Parts: sequence; structure tokens; C-alpha cells
Amino acid sequence: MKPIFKGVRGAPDILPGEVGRWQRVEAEARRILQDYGYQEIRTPIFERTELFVRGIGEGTDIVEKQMYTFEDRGKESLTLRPEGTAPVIRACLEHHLLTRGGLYKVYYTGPMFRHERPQAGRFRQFHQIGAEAIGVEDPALDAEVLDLLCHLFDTLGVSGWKLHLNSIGDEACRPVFREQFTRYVQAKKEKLCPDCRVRLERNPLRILDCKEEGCRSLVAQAPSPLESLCKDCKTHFHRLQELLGLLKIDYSVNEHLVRGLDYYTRTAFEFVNPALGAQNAIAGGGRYDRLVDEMGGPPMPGIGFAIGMERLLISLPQEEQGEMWIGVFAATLGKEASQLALQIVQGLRRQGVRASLDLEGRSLKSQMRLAHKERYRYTLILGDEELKTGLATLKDMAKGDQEQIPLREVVNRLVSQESRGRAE
RNA sequence: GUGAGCGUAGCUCAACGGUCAGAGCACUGGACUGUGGCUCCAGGGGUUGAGGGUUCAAAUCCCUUCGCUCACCCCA
Repeated sequence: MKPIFKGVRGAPDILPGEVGRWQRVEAEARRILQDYGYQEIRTPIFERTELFVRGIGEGTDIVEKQMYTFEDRGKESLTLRPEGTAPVIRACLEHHLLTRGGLYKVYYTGPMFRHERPQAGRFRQFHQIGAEAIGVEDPALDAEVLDLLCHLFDTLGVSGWKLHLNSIGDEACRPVFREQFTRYVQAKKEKLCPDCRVRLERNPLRILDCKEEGCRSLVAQAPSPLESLCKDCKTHFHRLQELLGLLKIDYSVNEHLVRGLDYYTRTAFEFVNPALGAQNAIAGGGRYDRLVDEMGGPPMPGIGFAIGMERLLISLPQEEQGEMWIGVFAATLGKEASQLALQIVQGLRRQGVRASLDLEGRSLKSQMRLAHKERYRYTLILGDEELKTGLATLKDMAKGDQEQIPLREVVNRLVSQESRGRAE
């Protein structure tokens, strides 16, 4: 027997055995986001293609080669969302959520889609928890956002994470720097690696990030990105660093940190887990002070981040599977007993007790094994003898002892016993 | 998109080109006529990813293809 179908490459199933971890992390993240004043927003997983092209930027890798784009029946070009910020801004503008003009904070969770070659920590469908804080330019907001992420990672027990921080300038100084940098590198382009020669044409600032020795030394002599910032950007960045000191948040400035989405301005950051392999960013984000404006809204600054769920999850300490030992399994012998058990189990479930019984005609031994394997705290044994005497046998699977209890009291006894069992 | 490595039972892995492809775990049953875990015994499970080739003989060597994995790229 071979299955006929396989899942789509890069789009893994999340199986019952791992869903618990997802739920716990999502719950913790939601709690913290709410503590910091964020409300949840849910946007569709697809949008008009144009939203992403305009929002993320035409020349970016995402738009150029990673989008899942298709035509719907009305011949409209739609795209499975590759990121969350553009849809959120779109929704905020469409529903006039920013009209009050003050600070507006929302978060989202869910799947994102990018057509890349899968590898460790990289998928075609992956999941993000993201947040956007719109309407405030003050670096105190940047600090707050970074604090939120530190707090979340520490709470979850991510060990060894590092915060990389940079400022990539704004519409005033970035083009100037880009111009200077490109001119410098252009003059010495024979020292560049082949990849960087391509970058020079397409996206010169990426050269800052190259790992090749030749490129690195060239970059080291080139104009410094941070020193090329305009006065306002410098002030913003310095103030942010002061505030991070105040909040005792560890970070390292990495002036070669470049972001792959065009909308970022000023603050750019990445939370990295060095233990992870090549794809080691567990969260990333930054400021986008022009994006709202560019999307047809009022000029409003903003900052956001996205956490990669899959990468976050593998960064978490192994939690040992806590043995549950909860609930009641009704093991039966014979048809009559089986019917009685069905009623008892129904009653227990209605009282909120985890309860089950055999529906496969298993032997008693096999039912016991099943009860043990599925970690039921009690097994209620019902057979001819119990029906005759009106006393059911109740076995405590954790302790191993058993007692007789009157059939008519079974549900009530188990409900109270079960709540005591849980408390232990 | 480019490169490398790997595909054997549900899972983890064995098998110098040479008997009928094995083991552990898991599963089912028994020892225990109505009692889980521990132990022992037995049993079911495989087109060796697929297709072709070399050979007296292929899980093993070669080619093709698909899949997985890792890396480049890029990012969460």
C-alpha cells in the first residue's frame, strides 16, 4: 500500500504530536502582545498581486521570484501573501483604522508563502507572528518593540538569542549613501566576487552583507553606512541605543545588516539564534516611515516585526512530555456492559471529564493496554459480574489499586475523583 | 534558480556484487480462562523511491527520473 498523494514540497504538515507546542507558543505570544497593547487583526491569505509589488518593492527577491501568483476566474492577478505588513496596512487604510491619528498597534499570526528552495528553517509555507505599530516616530517605540521581543524570547526560554541592530537611513540619506557606495565599489569591481558583480547592478547595498573575504575587505574601506546617515537618522539611532541601555537590552550594532524589503527605513533589526544553521533569523523587522504614505494613506511612520514560528519552535528547549494521567477509560466485556459503558462515558463527557471506551471489540487486556497507552488515570471495568452485583470495578492506573463502586454512583464518583486526580 | 549528499519495514538503521534482504523500537496475539506497565515467546508487515542498463547474479555498479536533506542565494 503506497499513498497516492504527497503533500506539496516545502509545505509541511504539523502533526498532532507537535501542535501542542505551537498552541503554547501562540498563547504566550498573544498574552504578551496584548500586554503591550496590541490587538489581533486577521487579513486574508491572498491579496491583489499589485499590493505586494508596490509594498515590498519591484526589485526585491520576494517580488521577483518568490511569489505564488495566480489568476482567478475573473482574470485578476492574486498572490498568496509572502509577508504580513502590506496586507495589514492595506486593511488599516481600507477600514479607516488610522484616522484617529495616534498610535495604532495590531498583531497577526498565520501562514505566509514564498516559492524558495526549502532547507533547514526555510519553507514555502511557513508561519509568522507579526506586529505593526503605526503612528509614532519616537525611538521609544522602537525600543518598546525590541523589548517586547526580548521579553517573549526570554519567557519562552530561547537560549542564546542575539539582537542585531542597524539603521539604514531614510529617503534623504539612503540614496546619497547608495550613490557614494556604488561609486566606490564600481571603481574596484574587479575585486568583487561574481555574485557581487551582479549585485552591483541590481542591488548594490547587498554587497555590504557578502561573506566573501575579498568583498568584505573592500566594504571595510568603503564609505561607512552609519556615518553616512543624515542628522535626523543619526539622532534617532543614538536615542534608540540610549533607550535600549536604559531598558538593559543587549544588542550589537551590525552596520552591514541589510533588509530584503524595500519599505524599511531607519531602524532595522534581526533576532538571531546562532545555533540554528544557515537560516538563523528567528525574527526580523524594522521601521517603515514611508509605507503608509506610499500606499495612499496619510504620512505616518510605523515599525513592525515578524517572528518565524518554525524557527522559534526549534529554538525552544525540549520539554519533556508531561504524563497526563487524566480521565476515565471504560473497559467492557460483553454487549450489555458495552451499552452501559456508552451511557456512562456520555455522562462523563457532559460533565467535562475526558472519557473513552473500546469501539473495536478488543479483549479486556487489550483495552487495558490502550487505556495505559493513552494515559487514562482510571479504568472502569464492566463485565457480567459487575452487572450482576451492581458494583463496578474502578482501577487507578497510576497507583495500581482498584475498588468496587456502585454502578448508579459511577458518574458522580468519577467526576469528583477526576477533579481530585487533576489537582494531585 | 545553482551545487552537494542521501533514498532498504510505520520509525531508527544493518546487509564484502553471491542462499529466502535482517535487527531494535512500534504494532498484534500468547504466557496470565476478566486486569495496563516489567519480562519471555510468537506473529503480521518490504515491488530495497521509480524506470532503464551492466552482469551468470544488483539493495549494492552505471544512467535517467522523482523525492528528501543540507548549502549557495535570500530571509522568518
